[in-house]
Amino acid sequence: MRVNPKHQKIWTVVKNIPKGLVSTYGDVARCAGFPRGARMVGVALRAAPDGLNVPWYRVINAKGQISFPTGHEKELTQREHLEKEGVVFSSGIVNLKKYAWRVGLDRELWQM
DNA sequence: GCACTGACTCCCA
DNA sequence: ATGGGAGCCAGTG
Repeated sequence: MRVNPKHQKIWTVVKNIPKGLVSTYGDVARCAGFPRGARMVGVALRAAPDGLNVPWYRVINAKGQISFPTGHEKELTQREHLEKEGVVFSSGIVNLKKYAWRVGLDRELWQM
């Protein structure tokens, strides 16, 4: 299947998350035009090649936590990246009130 | 083509 | 506030 157009759309949205902020799977899915595609975002990010420079680590779940078991290699990498960009973890949890990326989720900025 | 699984979320006890 | 269960959408066997 090579590359899914839906995945590319999601990657585009993720690439637009500003440095130092984070977003959730649900929000990214909404922005990409998939109101109930939270899980698809996970699939898309997993399939994202490194060459695309997709900041997948800026995407966390709705609870403000990393969707990997604590101590897992991926989880560590993700936390590293975020902390380096200024995102503060409190007991493994990010304060979404402060760091969640907000754009007009009503308007479809990414419709192409 | 059916059934299971998962980098999710929402609702309710 | 926390935990368990159902709903959703794609990918994989």
